[in-house]
Amino acid sequence: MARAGLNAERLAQAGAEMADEVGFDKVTVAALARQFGVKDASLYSHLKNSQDLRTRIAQLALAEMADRVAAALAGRAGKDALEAFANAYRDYAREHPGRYAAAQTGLDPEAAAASAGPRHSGMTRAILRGYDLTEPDQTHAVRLLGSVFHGYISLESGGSFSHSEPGTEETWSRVLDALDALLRNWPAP
Amino acid sequence: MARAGLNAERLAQAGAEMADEVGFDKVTVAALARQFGVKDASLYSHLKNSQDLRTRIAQLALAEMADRVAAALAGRAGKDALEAFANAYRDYAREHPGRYAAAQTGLDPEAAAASAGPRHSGMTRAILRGYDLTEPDQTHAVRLLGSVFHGYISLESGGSFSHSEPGTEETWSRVLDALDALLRNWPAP
DNA sequence: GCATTTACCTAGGACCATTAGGCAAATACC
DNA sequence: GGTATTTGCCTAATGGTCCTAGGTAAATGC
Repeated sequence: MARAGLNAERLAQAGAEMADEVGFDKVTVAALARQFGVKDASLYSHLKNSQDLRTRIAQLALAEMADRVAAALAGRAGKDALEAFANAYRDYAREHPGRYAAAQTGLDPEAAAASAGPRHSGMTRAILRGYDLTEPDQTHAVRLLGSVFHGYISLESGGSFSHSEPGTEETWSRVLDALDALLRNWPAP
Repeated sequence: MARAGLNAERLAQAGAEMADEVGFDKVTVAALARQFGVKDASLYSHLKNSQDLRTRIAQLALAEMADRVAAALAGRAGKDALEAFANAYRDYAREHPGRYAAAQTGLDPEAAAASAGPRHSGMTRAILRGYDLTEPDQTHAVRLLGSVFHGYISLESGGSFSHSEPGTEETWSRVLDALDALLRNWPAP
């Protein structure tokens, strides 16, 4: 019998595509096997279990996001960098909603965070070099930026902003203005 | 055969408690039936399907949160109100992680948002009365606050902040300082 | 006290996750 | 190139979840 040539990476890749098309929660070992014309049980040669699949998709998404953000950040500083950074995340989430969802929910706590987590916080810190913040305020600001972007993207994609005026593009741009102003004028304790 | 006296509200309540104890994703029609000593199929007299259960738990959580926030907000204004508002959400999420997760992910888009959604955004607007913002900046600020709080709570509970110094209490307090400063000094376009 | 409603049951189908054990294709080694 | 090993995929089977259809007994209405 001919072999399908599967391996963990191809499965994660296919799972990521499936997540974007039909939703991360619909990505199942059975569905993936079906797509490759193979029996469910066969995938367990490559995956520990279904959580392993989810974790791999999450890691793939985190790495892709980090790559995009790094590219967007190159050669920029200050507000320019802030916008590029924020837009990179937001655009990724819109283009790849399933992957983005995977990155949020698909983690066995440490494994996923350990991989690309430091890259993300490192890049957030890089942005802050354009502003005049020293520790521990820098850490506070890193956490604030992470919260705003993650929160905004998640609320926006959940439709929380779509039932009222003005449009979300305008808000997004004004939120970036506000964050820039805040970072330039970070309050003393 | 004796009847168990079930109804949709009791099921949602029990589901909410179960969510806090073992995680929202573990709340299943089967598990709930087991807890009441009843067959799975019996619950379908009270629930349309399993999504219906999740939606009801989400609505219960949203309503409880709105009640708490309303109580916390009573008689406060300005930064005092901002802190009370933010802490009410954060404390709720910590005390009821399963319910909080339900409120985020347990929505068929419109149904859940339609119910308590307006109450939440109304209260966010109430906070801003202590600051000098007019439309459309008020809406932008409502969305920013929602994003920060939701994002912070979700990252914090996911452990994103727990692997570095300083502690998250300090950051939380400094983030509230920063938001207060930002709202008092909202940048013009 | 009877008719109606309704809360629960049994039975069963569809899908998913996972394990055990087998066989044939690929690969490694001489 | 032939043999030994590994490994990719199989069948078979178990058990969990969701959900529908159709029945029966308890509660309720009159």
